[in-house]
Amino acid sequence: MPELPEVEIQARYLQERLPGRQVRSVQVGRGRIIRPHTPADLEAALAGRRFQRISRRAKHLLFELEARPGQDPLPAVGHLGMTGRMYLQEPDAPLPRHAAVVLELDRGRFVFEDPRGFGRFHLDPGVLEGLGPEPLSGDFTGESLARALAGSRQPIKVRLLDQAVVAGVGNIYASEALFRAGLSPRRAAGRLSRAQATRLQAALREVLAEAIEAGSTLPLDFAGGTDGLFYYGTSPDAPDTYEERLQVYGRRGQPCLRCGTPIRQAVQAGRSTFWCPRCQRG
DNA sequence: CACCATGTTCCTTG
DNA sequence: CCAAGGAACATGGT
Repeated sequence: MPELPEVEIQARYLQERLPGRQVRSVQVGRGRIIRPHTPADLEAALAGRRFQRISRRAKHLLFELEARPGQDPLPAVGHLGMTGRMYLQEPDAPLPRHAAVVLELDRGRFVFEDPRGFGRFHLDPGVLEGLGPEPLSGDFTGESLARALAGSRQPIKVRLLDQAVVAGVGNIYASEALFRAGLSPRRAAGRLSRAQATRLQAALREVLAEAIEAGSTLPLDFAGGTDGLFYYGTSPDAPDTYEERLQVYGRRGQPCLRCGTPIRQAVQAGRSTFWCPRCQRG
């Protein structure tokens, strides 16, 4: 599962390779990924168009496709779900087992691989409505976060997963940001002080920005490996693996890297939360 | 075999 | 109205 940083790395990878390339045909290996479209729909809409800019909004990938004579430019939207990945292949390369959507291009192909099939690839930018501010933009401030949390009695960890509060935060970075801010994941969201909301806002921004930074220094290997966090494989130049960068996520029972207290794990809203009971008493 | 998993949506229950 | 819990989607790793 890609969260915001992984999707950002994915968007940069595609932006460097896809613009200018033309779609020849569309193959769909798993129908539900392209709902509500049919393979024929999708091909009719895409065939003959060239990709323009690829960008990211929250955990969505946005693909701009050039206008045709008499038609507007077309926005396509992708979501990686838990296990999706997108990459370009040479014309004669073998397709992966779980090729959900394949776009044959003027040269080579675009592959959306997704073993679990929770991802999406469709033509409805309406899914972007209602998203909260981008956490790395100027729209995301202590004030805007405090406003989004006001009145809520939900645990702050659960609240952070609501994409209307902050767009792009997922289960890993929610725990990481709360650790950095020294806040208990169980704290009622609406009861954070203004100073705590500001601290959490800064922590979210830092945690996400650092993850993008770390990911952008690693070699990309989308076609290899099977882990959903594929872009964070080890490499000679990157002794720092994904797990090693995380302070609390996945570290139940292991000593807090700041104070040595064993990290705790609990389930909130059906998702695992990790925290240090000593460092996060706020 | 059992249990876990980066996401999201829907349904039921209190 | 709100919150919480569970299930669903489907596959793979440990």
